[in-house]
Amino acid sequence: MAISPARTNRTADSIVVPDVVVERLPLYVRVLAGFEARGTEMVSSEQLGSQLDMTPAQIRKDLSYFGRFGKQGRGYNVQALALRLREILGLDRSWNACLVGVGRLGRAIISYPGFAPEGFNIVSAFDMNPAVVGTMVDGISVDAISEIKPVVERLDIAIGIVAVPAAAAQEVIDRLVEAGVRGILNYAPITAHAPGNVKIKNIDPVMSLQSMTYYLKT
Amino acid sequence: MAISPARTNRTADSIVVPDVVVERLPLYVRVLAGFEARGTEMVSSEQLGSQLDMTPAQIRKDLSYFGRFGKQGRGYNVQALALRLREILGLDRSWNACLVGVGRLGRAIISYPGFAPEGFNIVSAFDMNPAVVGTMVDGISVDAISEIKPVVERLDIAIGIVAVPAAAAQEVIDRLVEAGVRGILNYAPITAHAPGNVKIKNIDPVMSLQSMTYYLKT
DNA sequence: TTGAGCTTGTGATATAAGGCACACACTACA
DNA sequence: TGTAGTGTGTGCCTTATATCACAAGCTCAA
Repeated sequence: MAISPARTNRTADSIVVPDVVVERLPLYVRVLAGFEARGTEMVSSEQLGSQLDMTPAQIRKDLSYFGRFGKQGRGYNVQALALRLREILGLDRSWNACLVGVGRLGRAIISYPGFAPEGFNIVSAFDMNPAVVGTMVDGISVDAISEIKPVVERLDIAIGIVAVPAAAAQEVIDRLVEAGVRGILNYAPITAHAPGNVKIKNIDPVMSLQSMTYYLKT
Repeated sequence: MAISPARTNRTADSIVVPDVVVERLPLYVRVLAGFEARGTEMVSSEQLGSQLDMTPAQIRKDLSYFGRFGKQGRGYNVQALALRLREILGLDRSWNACLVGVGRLGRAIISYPGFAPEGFNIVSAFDMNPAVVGTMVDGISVDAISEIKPVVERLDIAIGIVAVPAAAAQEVIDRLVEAGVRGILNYAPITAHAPGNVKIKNIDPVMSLQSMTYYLKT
């Protein structure tokens, strides 16, 4: 209400993009990378859709939130679209992240080779356990939790990855937020709270399994 | 179409429960466990909602898909509701799972201590690499991929966990499906395909980060 | 017993997301 | 230059999801 009527939704300006749409963009980037690797020059929404199990219309509509990237009769230029989507997502740069919680899970995250190629660098790690603080894990030195704020500021860390036990997680998140982190990737099984300007994403395999079983019990 | 008109949606029978709702149930189970641990006997949808950052109405409506568990003026009995939800989700039993891909990620999954307490047991592991096949990892013996079918049958495995490189993932999924697995937890960064009767859940931290950055770039 | 105070369960309504279908633009080839 | 073929962008409609708001049920205390 209070907006001028007869809204023609010209692709433009400050029309808010739904979260669901943003969450699909990385999917597009990924399949486009596949086409790129195979040397394909143009793709249609039809082709993208069949790869992704979604309707061509949805892909076209999603893209239309950000501009007009296609050519009638031809489709989309693979390279150009991939490039543009990466820009839109902020993937045309690299991002520094820190890890809190250097237990089994934390170590696995540090040594996971999938982050760096996509521009996500874990540049620092923290833990409560005095036995771990001061050691090196996979080339990264582990600091005390109390060091979060200065380190986050010094290394320009925008993302905090939380891999501590559930009981400690909210406290850690609060510290990360206070330190100036703007996004949090939370592996702890809790409903995390943070101010609206901090984006939280949860990774929770157990919860995935727990909803999956609903469909498995005969 | 073809359904009798004037559908009064009495909570009952075979009204299909939306996926979104099923995916929220584990959340409810989790907070209820929290209240249970603290010895609380009754909770209102209001209280649940404030813990979970959702409206009380949504919680009540979600629950109403499965029955009438609350008492007016009192709320829900914590224990009873938790129990009932676990039954609904099929969490009142344990589930056998197998892991395919015993690399760094796979090992982390095997040794992740969060599955067993929730009734998910990884009882078997597979890998392509002949150097790994035949070894033991965290008490679980690693078999060759070709053994998937007999082992899945013998050990009554309902869930396959996929932790192989993207290039091999679809092939592995096909084998798991053929072996009779009914759900797949996929850690590989691909759009996985499986028949409709097989439930796929994806765990993809990189994709989470890639959509997160959309909100971070100033 | 009655009545005040809560809180559920759920129709009705509002909002959000998805899909259809077609005018229009571009290409290629004669 | 014309025309057949193809595939985008998007208005409009459908379906799905979320919220509102209230009658009805339960509790407790007088």
